[in-house]
Amino acid sequence: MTEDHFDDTPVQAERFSQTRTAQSQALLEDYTEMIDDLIRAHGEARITDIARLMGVTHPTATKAVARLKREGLAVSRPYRGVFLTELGSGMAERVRGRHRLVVDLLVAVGVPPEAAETDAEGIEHYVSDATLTAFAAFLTRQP
Amino acid sequence: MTEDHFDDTPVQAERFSQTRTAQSQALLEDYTEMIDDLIRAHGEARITDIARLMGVTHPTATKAVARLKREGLAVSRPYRGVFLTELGSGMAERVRGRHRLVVDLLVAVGVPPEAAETDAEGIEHYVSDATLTAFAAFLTRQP
DNA sequence: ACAGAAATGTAGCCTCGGCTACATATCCGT
DNA sequence: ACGGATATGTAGCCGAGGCTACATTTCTGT
Repeated sequence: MTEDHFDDTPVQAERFSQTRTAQSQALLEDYTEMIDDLIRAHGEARITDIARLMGVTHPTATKAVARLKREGLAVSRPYRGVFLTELGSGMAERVRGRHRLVVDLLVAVGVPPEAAETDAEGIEHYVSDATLTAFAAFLTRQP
Repeated sequence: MTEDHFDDTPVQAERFSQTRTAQSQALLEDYTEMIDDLIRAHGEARITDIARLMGVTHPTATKAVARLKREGLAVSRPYRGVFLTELGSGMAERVRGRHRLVVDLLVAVGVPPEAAETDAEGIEHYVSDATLTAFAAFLTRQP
C-alpha cells in the first residue's frame, strides 16, 4: 500500500458540504413549486392538497409550510390557504425553469420522457448555474 | 380559476416518494465509495480520514459507519480500520461507474469539468437505470 | 518504556422531516 | 341552522445526521 503523507486539502469535503447544503434547500424548492402549481390551478394552495401531492401526511405539510414562512417564502393564516411571497414566487419561477431545462436535456440525450420526469425531480436541486448554462447552450445547438 | 374535480391520482406523490427514498440511500453510497477509495489508496479506511474527506466530525463518521455495518455493507472492530463486505464492494463499484458516467455525460454536453465533478456528487444518486443506459448510449455515439 | 500526541469511542444535544393520535374549526347538504 | 364530513391545527414520537465535550485507547518519538 502507498505511504503518502496524505495531506491532500479536503476539496472533496467542500463538494460534500455543498451537496448537503443543496439537500436542505431541496424541500423548500419542492414545496414552493408545488404551492405555485396549486395557486395557478385553483387560486389557492390548501394544506390537504399540498400534502396529497407531495405524498406526505398533512401535519408534515403543515410543518414544511411553517418552515417556508420562517424563511419568508410563504404566508398563511389559520384555516386559510397558503400563498407565496414575492421571494417565494421568484423561487418558484426559477425552480420551474430549471426543472424544464433539466427534463429537456435528459430527453435530448435520449432518456425516456417518463424517466426524465422522475429523475429530474431529484437531479434539479443539484444543478449549478454553470451546468444550467451549458444545458441551455446544448439544447440551442441540438434542437 | 379552474373548477376541476381534482381527483388526479398522485403520480407526483410517487415521484417525490422515490426521491426521498433515493435521498436515504445517498449517504450510504457516498460513505461506501469513500471507504473504497481509502482502501485502494492506503489499504484501510480510518475513521479520521473518512471524516476529514467527507467534511464531517469524527463522531458523525462513526455513526455513519455504524449504519453501514447495520446494513451489511461494512465491517470493523474497535480501534481498527473500516472495511467493506462483498455487498459494500459491489455497491462501491456500481457507484463509481455511475459517477464516472454522469461526469462524462455532463462534460460531453459542455459542462465545465470542475462544475461537472461537483454537480455529479449530488446528481448521481438520482439517476435511474433507464437514464444511465441512455447516458451510455449517448456517449457511445458522441465521443 | 513511557509520556504526550493522535485516533477512536461514547454520551448527549440539536434540527429536520417523517409519522399517529387527538382537538378544533370550517364547510356543506338537508 | 345544525350536524356530520372534511380540513386544519397541535402534541408528541421516531430515526437520521449533524455537533461538542469528554473518556479511552493506540501510536510514536526520545
